[in-house]
Amino acid sequence: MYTFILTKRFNRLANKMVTTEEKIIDAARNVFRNKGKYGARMQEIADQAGINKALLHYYYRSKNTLFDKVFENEFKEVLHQLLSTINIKSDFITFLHTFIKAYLHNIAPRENVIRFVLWEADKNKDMFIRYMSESFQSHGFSENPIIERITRAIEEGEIRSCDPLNLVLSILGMSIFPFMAAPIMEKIFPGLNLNNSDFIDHRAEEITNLIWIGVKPEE
Amino acid sequence: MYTFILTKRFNRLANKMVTTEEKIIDAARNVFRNKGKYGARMQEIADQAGINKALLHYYYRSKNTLFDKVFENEFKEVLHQLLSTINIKSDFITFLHTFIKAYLHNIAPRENVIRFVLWEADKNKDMFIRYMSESFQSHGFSENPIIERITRAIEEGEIRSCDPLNLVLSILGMSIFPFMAAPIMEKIFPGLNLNNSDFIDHRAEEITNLIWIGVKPEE
DNA sequence: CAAAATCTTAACCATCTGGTTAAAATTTCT
DNA sequence: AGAAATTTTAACCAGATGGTTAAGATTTTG
Repeated sequence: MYTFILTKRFNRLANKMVTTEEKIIDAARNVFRNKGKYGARMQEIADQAGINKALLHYYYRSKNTLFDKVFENEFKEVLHQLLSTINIKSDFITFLHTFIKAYLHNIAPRENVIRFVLWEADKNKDMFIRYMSESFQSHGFSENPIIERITRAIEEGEIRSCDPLNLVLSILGMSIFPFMAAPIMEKIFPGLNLNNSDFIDHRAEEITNLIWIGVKPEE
Repeated sequence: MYTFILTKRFNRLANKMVTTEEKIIDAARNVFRNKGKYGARMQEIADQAGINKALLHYYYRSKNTLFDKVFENEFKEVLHQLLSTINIKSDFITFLHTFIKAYLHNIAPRENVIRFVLWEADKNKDMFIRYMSESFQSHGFSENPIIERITRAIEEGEIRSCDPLNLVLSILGMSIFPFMAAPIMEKIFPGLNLNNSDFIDHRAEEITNLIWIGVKPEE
């Protein structure tokens, strides 16, 4: 009879166990998402991480530092998902379609994250501004890439002349809002299931169509 | 030299003073909006109302009851604004335009209310469901009036065939999202001023146009 | 004027919560 | 094996916060 004693390092490599730090961040993420900064309780985070409060503070000095870490992760993750699906090189309708579809599939299962970020970003303005420019930098974008892409599309006659800013706001609104407001939307519109993969695909088509009909060059 | 002693009743009629209850609700509304239920402090509410904590509890037994009252007000107010601008009788494009314009002007200056309602609604599901059906009832709507109006427009050939639900989600998304996410949007898009009345008008036109181009019957 | 309602003051309490401490147990590293 | 790092236990603390109390002042009302 052998007793296997697996070291942490081995466990991490074998992907069989996560470090305590990761367990804490995961738990904290979950609690903060659903309760917000003030609603969250350190004890609940410790419980969900399967550790005790002392160890929690052993790793993260205070609720503030823990929250800041989580918020930074969440915010950058959301923005990263948005930025990384942007492929400026494809033609406009492909760019539009892939962007919207990827974005919907990213957002839909994480509606509460979006709500959380939106809610807390307003209350931690300094942070989110810093995180934002860091994200843009790490993606190599100097200005706003979507605005840029639209502007170019207009110049090159791919789409007809329009206000790029309003167009972006429309795209984002149609893509993000229904999912972010899922709890309300699904009550207002019974039968609506925003997390259904088929619906998401369908909605991506609808958005792309509506935008395309609105901006395609006159024939 | 006369001393005017104005009774409360007179003051209310003369609209020169508000009752303590109103002062409390106003203060509570403001604090809850910006801090959320858990971030809000009873002392801050009392301070903003210009009274002391004892009197606060004299009127509203607990933070919970006060919050519930405020949340009910806010939620119903938001929904009321949405429902009351719906004029089903006008032709579709007029219906669309007036609805969007009125809605934008209602929402824009109160972006934090929308964020608050969206955030807290998810955390108080039972309440918001009840408040919602009460609102719909008090407006005499049995089903969703916008969906109904769109369905009729399709049937009567005012617009071409489309999925009413997706259309509504698009309208709401384009109208609400940019303003609700104002703090983020205005950072992502420097120069954007979502509270500017001209911009709001302009955006209402853009939304109406985009929708109309997308759904107008083929010629 | 007298009763009733409204409001203030200020001290007070119980509980929750973030955070600490210290000693011991366990695991990992070298 | 022994040093270093990690984790547990459990008690503990200080401050914040929601909420109370009671006595008195003021205003309103009948």
